[in-house]
Amino acid sequence: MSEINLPKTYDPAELETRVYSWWDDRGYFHAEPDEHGETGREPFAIAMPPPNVTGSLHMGHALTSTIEDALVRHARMIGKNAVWLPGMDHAGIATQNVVEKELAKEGCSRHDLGREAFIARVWEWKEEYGGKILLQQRRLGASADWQREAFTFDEQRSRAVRKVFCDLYDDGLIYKGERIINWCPRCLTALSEIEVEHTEDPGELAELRYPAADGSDGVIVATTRVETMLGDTAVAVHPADDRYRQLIGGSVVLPLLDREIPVVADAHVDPEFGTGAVKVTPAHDPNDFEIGQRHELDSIDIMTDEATLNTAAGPYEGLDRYTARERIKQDLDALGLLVSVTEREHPVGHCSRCDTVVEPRLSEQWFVRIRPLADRAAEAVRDGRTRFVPERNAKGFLDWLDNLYDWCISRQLWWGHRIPAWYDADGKVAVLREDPSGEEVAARGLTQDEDVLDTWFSSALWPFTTLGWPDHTPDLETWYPNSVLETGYDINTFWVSRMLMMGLYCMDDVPFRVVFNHGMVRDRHGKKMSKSFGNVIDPVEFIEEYGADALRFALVRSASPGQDVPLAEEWVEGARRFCNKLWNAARFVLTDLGDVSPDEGLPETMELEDRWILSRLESARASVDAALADYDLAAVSRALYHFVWDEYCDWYLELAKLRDDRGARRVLAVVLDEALRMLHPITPFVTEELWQALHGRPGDKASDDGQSARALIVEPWPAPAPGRRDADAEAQFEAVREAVTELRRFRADHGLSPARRLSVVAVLGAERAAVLEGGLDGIRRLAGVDSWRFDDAGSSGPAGKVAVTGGELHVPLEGLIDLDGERERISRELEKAEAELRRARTKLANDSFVSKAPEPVVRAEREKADEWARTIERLTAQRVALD
RNA sequence: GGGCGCUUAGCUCAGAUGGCGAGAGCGCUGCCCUUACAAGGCAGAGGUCGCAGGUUCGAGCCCUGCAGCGCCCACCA
Repeated sequence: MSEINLPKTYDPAELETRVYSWWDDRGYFHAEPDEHGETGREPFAIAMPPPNVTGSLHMGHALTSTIEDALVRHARMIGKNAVWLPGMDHAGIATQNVVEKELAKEGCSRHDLGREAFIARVWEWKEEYGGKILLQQRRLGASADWQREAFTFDEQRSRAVRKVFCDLYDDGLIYKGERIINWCPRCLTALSEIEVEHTEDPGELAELRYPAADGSDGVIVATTRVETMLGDTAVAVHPADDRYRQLIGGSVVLPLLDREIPVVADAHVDPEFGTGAVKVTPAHDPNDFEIGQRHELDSIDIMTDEATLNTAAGPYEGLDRYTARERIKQDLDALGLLVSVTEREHPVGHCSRCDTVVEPRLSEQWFVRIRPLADRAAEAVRDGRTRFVPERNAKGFLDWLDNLYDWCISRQLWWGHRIPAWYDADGKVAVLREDPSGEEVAARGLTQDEDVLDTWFSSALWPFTTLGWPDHTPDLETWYPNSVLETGYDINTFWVSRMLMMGLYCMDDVPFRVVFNHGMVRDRHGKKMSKSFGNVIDPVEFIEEYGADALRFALVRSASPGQDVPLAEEWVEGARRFCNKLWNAARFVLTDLGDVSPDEGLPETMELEDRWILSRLESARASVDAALADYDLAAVSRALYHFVWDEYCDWYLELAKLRDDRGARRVLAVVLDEALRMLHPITPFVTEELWQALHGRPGDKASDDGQSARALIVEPWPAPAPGRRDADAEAQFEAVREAVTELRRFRADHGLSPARRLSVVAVLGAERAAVLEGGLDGIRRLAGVDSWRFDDAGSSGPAGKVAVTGGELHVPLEGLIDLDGERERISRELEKAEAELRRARTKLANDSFVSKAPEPVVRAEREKADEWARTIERLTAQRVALD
């Protein structure tokens, strides 16, 4: 037994930090561009979805990073020039909110500081606290090219944003206009519709009577937002609605404000809904705004930025919108104009940042004319230049693209890319590629637009700005389009769509060839993790307790593409057990290895179990490659888990213990080596450590003297080896396995202790005997058999009988077993066998089965039937023998 | 209101092109500290594959309908 440099216990915490810095120091994460393809290596690039600077690692990030890291590591090992581009998002609203909260603690607001000082303060905060999440990514094992770290708000990315804004403006794809937008009265900014979350909230539908101008009954309208009636400038009915025909062109009186408003006919009104008459508030409802446009109605904004009522609301000025709602209902009721109030759930928009109910509101904002951009994006998905994994996600994405509104990109915030538009003294707008000089500003009385851009505007450029755009860099030449964009399906609309649009616009090519969607991490019962449920689990805690490898394995293990990923502590614990198993298996191999190196390759002559394990290895390798092609890391991990634990450890290792030949050691080493390679993308740390040990490297990487020129992280991926497929060895080994299992079961059924050795008389016939012959040593060891002979006459004395394919094994018993129990067991088996035989015979008696089913299927069924018949015969004989 | 997904063992999930004598992990039961690993080994119990029809020689898998759960999207006041 040789000395090995692996500690007895698997200690992920120590190992992971050490191995990570070793990789990092040696620069394995860094990739060099290859713009002219001189290296002949296929480029591979993934841009990391930039986490918010304010963020800290949650399970969603952990899943994202694990999957992307696994893809990048695999790409590296199959010889691609792989780069993973990391960075962070300045995250406009989110970050501004965080710093504003800080200020609030100090008792001041951003307005006390002023714009410039506030922004300086946010930068300070960013330098000090931001980016914690990237450190946490390292603990997870992320092999990102940190030298290329980008920030959506740094100098270079800002230049890119400026250029895109100006280009779009010059192309007529950005405009400023007055539209209904979603306004957050707490964040005090416009939001795009995508930043609004709709929930079904309890509410009410109120019916109000608007009397006619001549004092007659007028019309009854329905609304869920009573207070907006103060901004009504018309009532609309369907043009073909007979009930209201005589009112069209006339007017009604808006109660409380006594404003006379026209009744207009508009086909958008659904006569079937409610009373068929609609109040029209162009300043506070998108539909009404359109009706207003068609009929040239006034728009009356009745609210302040904080969603209290303004002077237009007359006597209600100064009230909060909900207070006003109640007050107005009371007042209308007093006038006899409140017809009814019915409780009713209805969809309400909430700010995705702070959950405040948003107010649809008429406002002057900057917009991206989305149609031309969205059409190109949709086309790229339809013609397959970018494909989705899983494919089904493309449909929803396309539906969404086909029904887009113009994108509101201006935000009334301070933290973000300021809109490069200046107004002169006359209010004339100029969008400028360079900031105007001081003289110019003074001479023309220029002032810059106060607004900043939606944070998604800059992240939309991520796949090429991370590569240096707008400069023409070798990076860009090498890695654009990116290979894969990996993200949760929840931000396909926010982010993926915009990257596609901007990529096609700026680069004239898709930003990535594949959109790979993972699911959401959920708790053990598939419930969403949320603070209010109290079921949030912190990945960093798990990393500390179980190791990053275990967390990665647990996450990936249920991460089928697009499927949600349930996670619980026991799952991670189970994954660590797997790492531990691997650790111990490697320790055993290392102690056994002597001077054998995995580089020696396979021996020329091999035993049955050698050929079997190699055949199984090849089969695992094929499954893993197939799963990787489908981005199905769950299948990858399953295949490897099963191979390592159930085949390599449980069978091959146990058999190898019997042997002291060099051949067994060489097989042991080669199989371990390849298994470690294939596991590396998922559990990088433990595999690197074990692989180094296997290749005789010093255990202490910290004191690495450079003599080790190799590292698993950049070792080649196992190549297909169809020659290792060995159906005969598999079949033969299966027989061995069956004999061992059956004998073990016999032992367990009869309560025979493992220490008790057995004698076996095998009644098998020459053919089956020959099959088992090669595995006899194994059977002896694994089933605790002392003596074994083949004898068709069977055992002479009383014996237990164990069914195996092609015959039975007799175990002389010396009268120590429970006869009744044995009879019962045989009866149970008989029943099962008889049922199976009936099933098979019915099938075979069916002419259409025999004539129509493929010949091998029919033959297999016949063989099954014969076998069950023999089993029944044997069991019957056994039962008789016991009496 | 539209679209999508899910429904298989107590729990969480696998089950290419229909051939299943339905699997895994965890949990459970029994035996075992067998010199890689008790974070382990061996053996076992546990399933009318949501329901109803249909196609087929054959359906967990395909078709139709229904039910339940979940998600995304949505300007019916």
